[in-house]
Amino acid sequence: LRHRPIAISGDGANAVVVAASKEAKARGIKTPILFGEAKAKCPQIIAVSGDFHKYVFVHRQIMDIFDRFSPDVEVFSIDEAFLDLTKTQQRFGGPGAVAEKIKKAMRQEIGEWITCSIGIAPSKTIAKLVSSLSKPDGLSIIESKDVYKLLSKTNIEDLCGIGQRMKEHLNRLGIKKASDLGKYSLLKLEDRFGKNGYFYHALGRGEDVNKICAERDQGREKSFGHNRTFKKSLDFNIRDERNELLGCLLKLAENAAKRMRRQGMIARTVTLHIRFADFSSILKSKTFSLPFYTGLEVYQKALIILSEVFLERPVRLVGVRLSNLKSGYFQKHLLLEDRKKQELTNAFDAINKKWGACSIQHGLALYSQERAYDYSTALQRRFRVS
DNA sequence: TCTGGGGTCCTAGGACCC
DNA sequence: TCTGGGGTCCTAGGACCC
Repeated sequence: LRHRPIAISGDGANAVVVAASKEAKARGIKTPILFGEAKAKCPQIIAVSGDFHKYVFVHRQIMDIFDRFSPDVEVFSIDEAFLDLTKTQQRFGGPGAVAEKIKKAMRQEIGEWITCSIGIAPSKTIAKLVSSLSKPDGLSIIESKDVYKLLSKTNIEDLCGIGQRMKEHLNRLGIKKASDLGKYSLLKLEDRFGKNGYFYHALGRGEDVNKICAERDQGREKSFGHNRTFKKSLDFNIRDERNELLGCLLKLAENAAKRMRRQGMIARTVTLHIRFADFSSILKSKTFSLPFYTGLEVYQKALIILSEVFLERPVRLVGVRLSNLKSGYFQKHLLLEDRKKQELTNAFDAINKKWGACSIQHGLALYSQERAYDYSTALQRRFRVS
């Protein structure tokens, strides 16, 4: 696929291209875009589906390399991190030398194909800004004395933390450049935007509100959720479509609960997300006094919420999220019922781990459209059947 | 200007407690 | 039954990030 126009995307009509190779970008494919539109612009485009497990694998490789250059690494996303070089830069020969060493290590240990953009600055805010300016595979270093000049050339929407809505709000106040934001009255910003006013003010001055925070010091996950957009919106009043929706909901609940259990956590709050065909959406949550951790429990609680939603319009997306988390899945339960439930759940997890995802599942989940796919991949993984 | 899926944080109002 | 002042938790929704 190298040197060809490829898109990370599904191949359905509603699929979204979330990333594109530089050959595709050269033909005018700007993400995000509908795959259909991309195809119209560039008929040779090849859709490739994302492989999240592989991304996580490479993510770990990259973070392992970062750890060698600083004890303070803040993971920002699957492919980004902030490194505090204050303590270690001298040992490696200064910031520029660190950057070159990181790039070299990545090429040698991960592959020649990988590129990385590095920004070095007195703050996270500015480092993030300049690293995005030097894409791909760039390196820029900004010193304190040059920060103001950079901010006066930077549009506010290029700062990490200012989206479309905030851009409009700030523009209405006459704020267009980052330096305008930094010079604006802090009192007025706080009055208008509450707690965030302080954050925006710092942003406009190229300063950080929080220092670099290593992963070990960061809290645990705050929520686990999944959602699914259907190829075609589903009508709750038609039996087959209702079953598909419910089967999908169960599957999402099972997956979210499974991820939560893997972290040894239990939840008290379920949030149900319904998006209708007209794109309007409802988020409804409920908090329960007793925590829970099985997919079936999550599903049943989601159904309680669902029963309070008026489902007259076709449903485009359904989602479920678990929050209000606590550690505690591995604690010993005193009640026999609880112990049995935990043993059953453990057995499910063990079977699915050994034989592949969805080797064992609740009957209702078979209504979900992905059944065929899951079933065949589970078999293939185990028996190499085509 | 309508496109997915994974998240985080903040706000405002209501219910409830002493 | 009404009044004040301090607080917590829950819910719905918005804005933002990759």
